[in-house]
Amino acid sequence: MSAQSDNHAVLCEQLKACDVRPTPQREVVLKSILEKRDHPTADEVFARVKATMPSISLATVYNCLETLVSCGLVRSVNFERGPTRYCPNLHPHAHFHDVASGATHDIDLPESVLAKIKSVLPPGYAADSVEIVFRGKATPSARN
Amino acid sequence: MSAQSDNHAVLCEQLKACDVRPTPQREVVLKSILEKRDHPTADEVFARVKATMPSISLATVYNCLETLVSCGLVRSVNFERGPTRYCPNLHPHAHFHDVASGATHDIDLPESVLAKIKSVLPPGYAADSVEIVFRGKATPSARN
DNA sequence: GTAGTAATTAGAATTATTCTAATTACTGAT
DNA sequence: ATCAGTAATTAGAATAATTCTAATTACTAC
Repeated sequence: MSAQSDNHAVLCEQLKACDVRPTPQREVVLKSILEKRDHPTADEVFARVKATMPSISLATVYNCLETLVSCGLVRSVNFERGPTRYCPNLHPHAHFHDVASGATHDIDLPESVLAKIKSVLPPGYAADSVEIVFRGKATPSARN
Repeated sequence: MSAQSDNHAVLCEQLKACDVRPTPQREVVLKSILEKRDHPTADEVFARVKATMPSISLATVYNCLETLVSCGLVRSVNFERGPTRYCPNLHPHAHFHDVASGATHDIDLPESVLAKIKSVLPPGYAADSVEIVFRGKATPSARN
């Protein structure tokens, strides 16, 4: 339990800083994502969160996730048509989707590469975001 | 109607070259994608194809699209959790998703940029494919 | 021409997500 | 503190895209 994710006051501050009312549900959903550095689906978040808040509903989990994504505290990622996954890593990064294990790895994106990627856009195209997804196989030693 | 997409024999050859039986349904589905250089959904392909083959079923359209994608004659693209779209452009390219209009534009990817992108992968990561999706707004003049 | 396999089909089933309408919990003004 | 108004939560129904199922039809090779 890092001070970052386990502390009630810190989570509240993060939410308030985004102009979001710090409800217990939002806190516990945010905490469940920040504390594990993986890429859970809404269902997985629901399962985790029920451990500490058994009364929470799936609809609320969806609502909280949507709120957290739109205020920028978590990111969402999609692989093909699979269920949306949620990502605590806010630094610019790509995703590597291991088809063998189903696991998702964050791949750091240096500023220079990001700049090179954006340079492919012809004039008239204004991008708010870029999503880069690799698909392939990672050796077991390549852990994240 | 280009010779590429409108010719029965050419379509057959493309399918046979992939070890896929050239059925009338597969031909007409492939043709409907090749002839328009856009990014239709399965439903849109279904609608187009019914014009020339009213008896075709949606399940068959899905089956044909799956076959065509897995033999590499068309590509599939996804934007968030939206319906899968199909793309006739087989050259390496990124996609620009215009949030205002919903339109999708192909963005050519020079080999040098592709190489730079792949260079971010640490050892142990073997990527079969990379998907690059920009989200933003394109000026009306930026036509594809 | 027939047996065996592959493709197509209609409709049911599934999955992830969103919507609806009701309840509960806050907030700010008094 | 009290109350009105708004925001958040909830359970369950509804939706959308896709996949599955089981039956039929069409090929292919002998």
